[in-house]
Amino acid sequence: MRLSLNPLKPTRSAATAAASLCHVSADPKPPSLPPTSPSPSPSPEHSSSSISETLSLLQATDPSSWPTNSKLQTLLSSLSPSSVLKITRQLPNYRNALQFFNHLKTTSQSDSLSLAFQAVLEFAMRESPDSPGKLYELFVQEKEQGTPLSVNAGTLLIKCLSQAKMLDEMIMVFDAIDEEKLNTDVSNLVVAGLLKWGRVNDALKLVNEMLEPDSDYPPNSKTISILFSNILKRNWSDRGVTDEEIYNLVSRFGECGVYLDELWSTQIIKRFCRNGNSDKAWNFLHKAMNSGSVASCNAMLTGLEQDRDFTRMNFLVKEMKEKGIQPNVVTYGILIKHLCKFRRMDEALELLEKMKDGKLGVEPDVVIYNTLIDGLCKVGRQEEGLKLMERMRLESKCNPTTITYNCLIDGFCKAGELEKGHELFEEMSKEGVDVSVVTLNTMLDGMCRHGRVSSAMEFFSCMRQKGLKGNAVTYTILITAFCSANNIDKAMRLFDEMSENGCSPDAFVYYSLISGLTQAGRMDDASVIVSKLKEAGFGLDIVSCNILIGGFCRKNKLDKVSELLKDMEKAGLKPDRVTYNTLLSFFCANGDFTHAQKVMKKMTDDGLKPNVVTYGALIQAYCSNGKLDEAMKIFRDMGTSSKVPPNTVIYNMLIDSLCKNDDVEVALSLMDDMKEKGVRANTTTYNALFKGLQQRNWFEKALEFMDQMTEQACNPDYITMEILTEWLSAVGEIEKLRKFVQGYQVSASTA
DNA sequence: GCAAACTACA
Repeated sequence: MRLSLNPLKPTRSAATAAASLCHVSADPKPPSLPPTSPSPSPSPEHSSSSISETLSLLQATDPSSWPTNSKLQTLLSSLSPSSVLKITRQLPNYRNALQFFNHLKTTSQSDSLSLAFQAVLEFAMRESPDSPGKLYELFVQEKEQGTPLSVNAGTLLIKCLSQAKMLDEMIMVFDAIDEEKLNTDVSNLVVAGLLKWGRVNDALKLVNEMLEPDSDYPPNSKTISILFSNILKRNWSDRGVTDEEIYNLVSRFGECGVYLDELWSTQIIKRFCRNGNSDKAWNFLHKAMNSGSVASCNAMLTGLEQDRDFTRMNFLVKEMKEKGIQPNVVTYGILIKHLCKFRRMDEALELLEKMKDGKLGVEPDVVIYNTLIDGLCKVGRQEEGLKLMERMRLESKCNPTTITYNCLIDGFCKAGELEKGHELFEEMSKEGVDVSVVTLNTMLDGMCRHGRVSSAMEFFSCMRQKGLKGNAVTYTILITAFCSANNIDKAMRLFDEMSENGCSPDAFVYYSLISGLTQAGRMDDASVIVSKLKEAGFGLDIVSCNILIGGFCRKNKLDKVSELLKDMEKAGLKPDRVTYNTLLSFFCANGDFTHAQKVMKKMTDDGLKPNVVTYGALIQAYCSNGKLDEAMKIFRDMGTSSKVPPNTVIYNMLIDSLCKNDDVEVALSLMDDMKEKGVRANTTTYNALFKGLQQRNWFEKALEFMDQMTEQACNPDYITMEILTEWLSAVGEIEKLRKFVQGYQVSASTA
């Protein structure tokens, strides 16, 4: 270990030595010298000659004769403290330096002593770098004898002790430095040392001292980056540094004119958003930061998007424009992703065109294209996605990547076009695009969803022969598929197999198996897997408990449910939103409003906000009890005051009830609403609607929706076919049905 | 700081 803090080289002149002494610590304090500080020698020539004279005298005589050597005494008394420092440094070794230092103790003033001691420490570190303990002993000894500690000596010791994790000793040294001489750099070192070893509270205490208004060692940019790189890099949220504290700290630094750099500011915004404190992130961006950067604005936009705070998103984009913060490709990526998420594909594509026209000053990159292709596929416009892949090649010289192909394969497979998915898969190898495990999983999932579980197994083993191994997701897909095909044994076998193949199951693999077993009503087997999950070190976790509770509810075994809830309480496992939603759904489905209300109350008492599933359970309850008005009231409330936008399932329940109630007009208006809000209708939606239309015999309307289904790549299932076959053959329009079917094959799993 | 597969409850 060689300490780098040694800017003073023995060969430099006294004047520069003294000057650099002040600069050793780039102190924000002006380098004015307090009365006790060494002052530079007035005449360098004179001093350097007396330095060399003293040095030769010291080396020519025996240390025991020094006290009686009058020439030496005269020389020493004429020397400035910085000259003493130079002399000590130029002695041959630690032993000599220590001897000289001990001699000085009998004659010299404290400033010289302090600097000589610094040189002794420098020697000690060079010669026996592994014994910080010894150095500390030396320090204690000198402290007892009243030798003042120079800032530089203290700095050396602090560095050394910090490395050796001798933190209490480090603090002792820090405290021993004269308050007036303390500077920001020394304090920073101590803060860094404390943080390095996890003494967050002590570090924060010191930082708070630094932040005091009249502090002699105010924080600088180094302080803030040391502090935040440690707080943010490691996960210390559970060690007492809360978002609140972080926010207050940054504000106080800001009051001192010290700001975080872009990188850490962005990290803080991300952290606040991740912890659900986007308000704090917003305030931070607008108050505590010197100026927003593109990166921090992008992080904020991501957070707002996840929070569905679109008002602020728009506001921020506007603000960026006003402040002259140029959006970059990532900004547009976030905005396009947002539009895709809400199925506003045409607006998203418009943005792409603007980028390509050069109107925005940013060219689309491969991520932008992939986002759009994925978006198109997710709304069933996979053919357009395919065309966009061609365009990215030709018009933007962007080569499709594994992700591009994965998105397209997923699109075609989910739409039931498994052959096209295969074709694209083959094309990847031809184009030299790597196949990844995600590609494999996407293919497998597509096949499984369409009832081709055995083809999926074949494909999997074929890929394995080619050296592509599956991961936990692969097994989750297959196990889920076998469970829903009621082949629990095969699912169990796969579960055992995966460990044999060197793939350790993650929690989700367990969940899919536990879920499959509960769906099959095999609650005892499910409990066995839960204990296996615990053995595997995942602990009794809330997800498996929720799955089991759901299973017991389905079997109407409320005693088992309350038993499980008691176990959870004993284990300190708190029910979460899913737990409450499961219970709520159970009571609602049984028309037990008294208990449902109790669950709702307990949920809000626990500080859990209702989500779309919660509202769904309530709406379902009202619908099945013929209280459609109440259901609609909740529905409207969701969109406005509660910021929980209804999803497809919610619309389906309402449309189904409305149609059954012969309120087809309102059901149709909900269909428009869905389109407007970007909620995609699925097969269940259309089935409910077709039933309603059939009652009214609104044939033309039905044809319209059949076309819409085709357009949106929404597969009819056997229920659709039953309704339409009966209706259309009755009105002699079987030809229309044939055309409709040609657009889509009824998926193998449901047919 | 933006993109892909799986993920319990209505």
